[in-house]
Amino acid sequence: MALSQPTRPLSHGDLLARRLGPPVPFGPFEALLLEGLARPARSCPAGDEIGEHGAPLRPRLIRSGWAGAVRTLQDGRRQIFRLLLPGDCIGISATPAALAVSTTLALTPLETVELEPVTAALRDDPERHAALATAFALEAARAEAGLLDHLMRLGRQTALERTAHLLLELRDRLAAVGLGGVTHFPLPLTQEVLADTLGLSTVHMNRTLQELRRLRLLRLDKGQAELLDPARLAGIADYAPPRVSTLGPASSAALREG
Amino acid sequence: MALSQPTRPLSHGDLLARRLGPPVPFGPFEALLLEGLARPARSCPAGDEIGEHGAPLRPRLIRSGWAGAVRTLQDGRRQIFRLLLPGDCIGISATPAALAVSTTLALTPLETVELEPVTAALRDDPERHAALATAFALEAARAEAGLLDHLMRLGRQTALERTAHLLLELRDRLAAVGLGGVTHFPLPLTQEVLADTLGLSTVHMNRTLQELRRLRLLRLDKGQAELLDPARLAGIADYAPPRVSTLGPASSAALREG
DNA sequence: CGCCACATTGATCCTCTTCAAAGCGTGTGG
DNA sequence: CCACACGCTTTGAAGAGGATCAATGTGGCG
Repeated sequence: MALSQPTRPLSHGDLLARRLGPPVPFGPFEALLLEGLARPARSCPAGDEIGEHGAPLRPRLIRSGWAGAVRTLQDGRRQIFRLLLPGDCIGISATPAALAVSTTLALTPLETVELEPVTAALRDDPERHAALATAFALEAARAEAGLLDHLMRLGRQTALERTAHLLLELRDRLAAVGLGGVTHFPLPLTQEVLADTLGLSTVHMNRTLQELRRLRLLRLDKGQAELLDPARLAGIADYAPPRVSTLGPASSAALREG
Repeated sequence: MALSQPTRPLSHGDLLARRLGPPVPFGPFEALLLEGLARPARSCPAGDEIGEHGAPLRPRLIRSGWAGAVRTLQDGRRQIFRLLLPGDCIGISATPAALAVSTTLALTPLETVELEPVTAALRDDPERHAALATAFALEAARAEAGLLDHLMRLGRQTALERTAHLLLELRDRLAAVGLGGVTHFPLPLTQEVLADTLGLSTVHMNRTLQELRRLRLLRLDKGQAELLDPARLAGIADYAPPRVSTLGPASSAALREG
């Protein structure tokens, strides 16, 4: 089946390349990656905060596990801004020594790899690592587009629509790094976390998932999600799959050739 | 009074400098600004779309008037992601030839200035315009922080809280370019636009504004807003004024000295 | 004067929240 | 092997916050 959740098929560098690579051809910079990323991943348990709101950013790659960018109101209400999946980067910023605008919370046991050497190289010799810089910039653009999708969900969609939309987004983002296929993917989150992502109460999150099951659109089992009718789900969610890149056709072609 | 809404006191360059400048000392790059921005502003009426979702980005400065970054669902539900005020920039991106992830809609009559020459200069000789690059990067970070604030509003705050929070944000952003003071500022938006920003129905937006008036927190008159008790409003909204910058203290100091 | 966009109001409905309790699965210690 | 605790899911009932529908007011402007 397409339920490919490889134990550890990709090296750190391969994971990053797969995640950032497609539209931009990596060459001289692969070496840099391998050099900087050969070190072992660092682990932390679920619930750990790695990087707090207001603290200096530290660039990291998520090697395995899920995290969330989160902020909490005085009275405890919590909002997750973005779910962070294997292959996602945290703390990359064009501003030197920037401060985190949200807390990063491990939602499952997490393995991360320091990207400091990579960003340092980028800072020291931007010319030489232009492709890398472009890849990171592209990634930032994708992240921003993701935030806008999320705003659309929270501002204008119903609980059912939001949930369908998020499931499709997660499917596509996971597929991009080889985790899961068109219908199956890992979903190791509690309903409380999903609720905090989608701006719902836990109770209503539960009932919304039930509704999706009742409609024969979704199956959940042991941290795995199965989309039984992705097309219908996309209809409900008004979901558009992510563009291949945020580059225009012209420059995209130019990059492929360059 | 602090109700300073100058007719046209600032040059294009001064407006930009005031908006981007504070933490980063502008020097050699002012010249560039003035060179590139001497040209007259271009006007368009309210309702015009300048830059559509999916079209190539074009860098612009809002000289006067308000715009919104917006996206619409198939069925017409609309979400405004970010209100764009005088001094705000549109279409700045680290990726060359990026595509817009949202449509920019003029909410009032609008005057804009092309920033193409500025971004071109940045692209051609990044070394020489490092301060400018930093300023734009900082600005991008601020914009992202603003998106997270907005997500918090839409995901976890009530109509009253959202409205209070947005009003305070607008006050501070306007004050940063000399429009309005601690209690007064221009607010040339219809309730429908506010509703589409805050993820509410027009009717409920109306009632929420009434509630704020009833609580003696807000007065609206002729496109001007008056906050009658900013502190209490901040309490309701759980509002934290924006940090001076997103730079850490160390690098912030370094920049001031450099 | 009459039009038009915008603001306001009333009534009703429904989505979602809240509170409280009960299932369920898994791991732990006795 | 059972008892128990703990985290997560599920269920019920009640209520609030907002949406929706349909008018009515109001002010600026040709």
